[in-house]
Amino acid sequence: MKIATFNINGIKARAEALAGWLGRAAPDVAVLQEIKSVDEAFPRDELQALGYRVETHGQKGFNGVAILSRLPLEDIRRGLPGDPSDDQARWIEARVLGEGRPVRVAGLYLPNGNPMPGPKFDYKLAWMARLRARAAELLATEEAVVMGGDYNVIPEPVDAKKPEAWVADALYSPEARQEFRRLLWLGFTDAVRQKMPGDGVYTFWDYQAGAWQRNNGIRIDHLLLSAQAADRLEEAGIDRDERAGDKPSDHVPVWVRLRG
DNA sequence: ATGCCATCCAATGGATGA
Repeated sequence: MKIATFNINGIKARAEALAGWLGRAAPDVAVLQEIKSVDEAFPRDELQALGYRVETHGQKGFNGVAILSRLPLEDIRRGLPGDPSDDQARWIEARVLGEGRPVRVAGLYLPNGNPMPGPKFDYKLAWMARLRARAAELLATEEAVVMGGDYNVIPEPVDAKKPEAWVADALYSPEARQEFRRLLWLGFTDAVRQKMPGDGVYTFWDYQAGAWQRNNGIRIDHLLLSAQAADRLEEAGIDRDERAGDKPSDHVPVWVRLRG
């Protein structure tokens, strides 16, 4: 089962690039972030024509997440638990029924948190605490769990071309990095780091200042696997060529292939 | 780097992003 995450930075602007990538990469499941669309405006029919079931959790203008799946889905849940007053669309999850054992797939768009300090940074840390609580619940189910998405966290210096440029940024803040490590301490495996050790492994390049041409990237899109999923981890990859296409997102797809 | 570019909503600019 191939499971991918892709921050598409707007479904209206990315419909063609997304369809092209789905054709080339052929993921069984793709979680999308920053669809920047309400559910009613999401191009459901076009994606269904490509063979995908479509589940969205959108909002007007910003944020918004979705799950595309060629495999049946059940127990679909929208919104990260823990704060009924939070109306930002950043979390969706479902159980994917494959040929073998099912996989619980969650798609997340973690808050950016800038500027720091400030209310947006506080929201990021509070959201990460809620994420940790939900992650612990998912582990307790003893299902294979894959939490994929734009975490907006640069975990380690090796995950940035120029880590010194990020020291005052919420993506690289000690607090956010500690919260990310806490997810690992719960027992999750960072699939890309597991399969692609070393430097130069990035998932985002800014549109500005020739960041792509200079390979001035950062690794902020992650796939975290429970032990039951990590045991089945066959391969992980980053489709960095998508950044060089026409009208690209500033993020590229990241994926894992699980046995069974 | 002080948002250099990009997207969306709405309206001839503002908010947001990382």
